[in-house]
Amino acid sequence: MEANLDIITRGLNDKQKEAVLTKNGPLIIIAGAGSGKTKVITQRIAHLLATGVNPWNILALTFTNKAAKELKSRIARIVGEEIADKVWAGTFHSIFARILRIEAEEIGFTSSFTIFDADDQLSAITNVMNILLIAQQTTPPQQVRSKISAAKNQMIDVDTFKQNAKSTLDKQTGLIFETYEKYLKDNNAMDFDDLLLNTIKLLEKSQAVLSKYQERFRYILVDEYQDTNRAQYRVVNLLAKAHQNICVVGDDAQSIYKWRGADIRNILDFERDYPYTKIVKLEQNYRSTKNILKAADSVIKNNKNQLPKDLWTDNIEGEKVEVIACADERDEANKIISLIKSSIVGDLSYKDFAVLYRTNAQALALENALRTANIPYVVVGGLSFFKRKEIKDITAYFRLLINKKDNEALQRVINEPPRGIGNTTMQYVRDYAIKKEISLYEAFSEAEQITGLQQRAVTAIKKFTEFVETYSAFENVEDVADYLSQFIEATGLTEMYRELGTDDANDRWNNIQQVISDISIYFKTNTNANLVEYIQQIALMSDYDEKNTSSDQITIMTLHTAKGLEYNTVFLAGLEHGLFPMVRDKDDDIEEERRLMYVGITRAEKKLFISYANKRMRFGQTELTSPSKFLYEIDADVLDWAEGKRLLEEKERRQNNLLNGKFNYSQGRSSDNYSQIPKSYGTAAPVTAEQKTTVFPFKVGDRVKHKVFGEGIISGLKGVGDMRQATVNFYSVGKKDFMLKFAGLVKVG
DNA sequence: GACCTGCTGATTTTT
DNA sequence: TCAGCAGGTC
Repeated sequence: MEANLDIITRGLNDKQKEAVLTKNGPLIIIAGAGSGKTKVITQRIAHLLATGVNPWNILALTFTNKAAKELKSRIARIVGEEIADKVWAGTFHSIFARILRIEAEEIGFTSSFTIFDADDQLSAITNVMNILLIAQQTTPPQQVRSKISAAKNQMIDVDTFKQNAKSTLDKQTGLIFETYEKYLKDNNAMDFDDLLLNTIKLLEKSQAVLSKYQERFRYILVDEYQDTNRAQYRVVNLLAKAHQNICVVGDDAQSIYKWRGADIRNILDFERDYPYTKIVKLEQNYRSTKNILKAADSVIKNNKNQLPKDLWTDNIEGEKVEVIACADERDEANKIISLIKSSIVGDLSYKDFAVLYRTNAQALALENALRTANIPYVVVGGLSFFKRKEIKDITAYFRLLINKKDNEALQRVINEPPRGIGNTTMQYVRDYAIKKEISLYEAFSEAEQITGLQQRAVTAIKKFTEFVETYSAFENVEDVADYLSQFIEATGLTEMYRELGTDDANDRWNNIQQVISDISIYFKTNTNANLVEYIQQIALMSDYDEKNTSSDQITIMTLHTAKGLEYNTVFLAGLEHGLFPMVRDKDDDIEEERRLMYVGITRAEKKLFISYANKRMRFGQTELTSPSKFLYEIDADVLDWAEGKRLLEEKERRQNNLLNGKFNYSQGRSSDNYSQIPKSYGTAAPVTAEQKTTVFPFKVGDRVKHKVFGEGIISGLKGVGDMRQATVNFYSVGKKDFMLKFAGLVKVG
């Protein structure tokens, strides 16, 4: 035992040790970025096991599949596969789905209930709206969906929602909400939020069930606690109440999911909920250089709402943060690539680099450039494999096999491939099913009695139900994987794509083949696996996780996806006002954007680059952009000298402009630097800043002076107005390109 | 019922 | 820009 403990705490600092060795009672670990959080969690579980806690009495909840997988494999490395397998470690959604399958009958579902993802949810809501005759134009289903989801996250039930509804939209949403809930039950389905809500209902309804799980989960651990919502908070509270052995780990500075219902109160109120809470702060950062940490700190300190903490590191000072100014997104991508190429020295290789961005749309330009440059890369996240149309079709077929009440699945596949059961037919069936309060599939069996149906349609329906029935007897099948692959073939989907033969169809066909092989692997590696579990796994999985972690490639992904990861060299791309921080409307939370920036900066170990473009394609149009305010928040000391200084000047200029109440670009000169479009062009429309055309008084051959680079000669000019750029050949440093509006060049001689 | 076409709105972020 | 869909035609 002694030896064991020694191994468990070896290499940990005092704070980490304290967190690991605190076995009983409520514990909150405030874990700064790069402070060895995952290690502490893993060692803590290892310690529980080493001191006699049964693995099945431990519940470890994570936020993402990736985190869960990582945790499981780390535990396995210490205590072995067999014991690790018995620990309940997984995402909130997967763990509670597992419990709900076991206890489904208690709350009026069957154990083969379907999980609706966001897409299913949306189409279910659209269906409900059609039934209620609510127009999509005045009541956008998308908005209804997010309102319902937000309500569920906050545990606001239908009745309360309806009572609080003031606006027309909210009142409509209330009606839809009510019918949607009934619709879910009729479909034997739960949406993502229900996996939590129904668990809460289950635990609150039956003391026996509650006690059962309280006894099972004597030790509870929650990772990324700052990102939990009220429903998650509630379910954890219920489970932990009896034994109070609850440990939550989080960092308020990295809370980036408020938009999804994450409630910072959960972390702030923890001490109030558990009066004898022990607090451990992990403040030593092992990941980043001093400069990177300083950059992160200088940004996050602009946030008012945060817990006091002092992140520090023993690591070297390191290189400064380099800012890269780019003309547009293509230039940005190319500059990033050439910087990566020139950075690969010593034992660095592609896998040590990551490019992070705010929106998935930014991946496109990067991907194109990387492909052209022949650099191996992987996009994490983005358009999920399981959200592709053909994959959703396949899984909808599976869903129908295990849950005939799943109307969403049925409607999705009924005419895919076309089998002569179109919208007119389905409308008759829907009307009939609603009237008789039965599922669509049940209505199919009474097809002859449905008024309006053509004989041809009735025949097609019979053929379809026969097909489904043939494959519904999967219970006693020996080789499920083989069985399913036959089933997929029998749906006619693969045949359809084969015959189409277009590039797009070939891709889709390939994707389906990938599912078939995935199924085969799944059933080979999970001996007790069944179809229900497999489908649930898909429903809760955003993508195939970490397919090629071993191969040497650059990783590109969104900032949200990057949370918890670290790379030697990190590029933060698209640091432009409006894009990052993203500002859409007044409700947007700048502090959350800043936390996201903080997360981004702290992903870097040794070197951080930050880039912005002066113009960028958005919505198919080129927009002029300006550097993000976050750039100006970074301590100028840690920014690369030339760029840092330039940014500082720019900032001063802006402040002066604000003071003077005007916006002039070249210092020392004012309105004579630009002329306006002649007023006669428009009638009464006011001239906005964007419409002004700036004319800079430079020509090729002019001698100019730059604050940083000194004197030089303009060797080229291009672009018009604000986009006008100059190439200047400096006596000191050679050729440099500038946007004139930022460069602050002054004519000399 | 299948196919074509022109329009619209989407770009946060995820279980 | 471009995918997805409503609405119209065959």
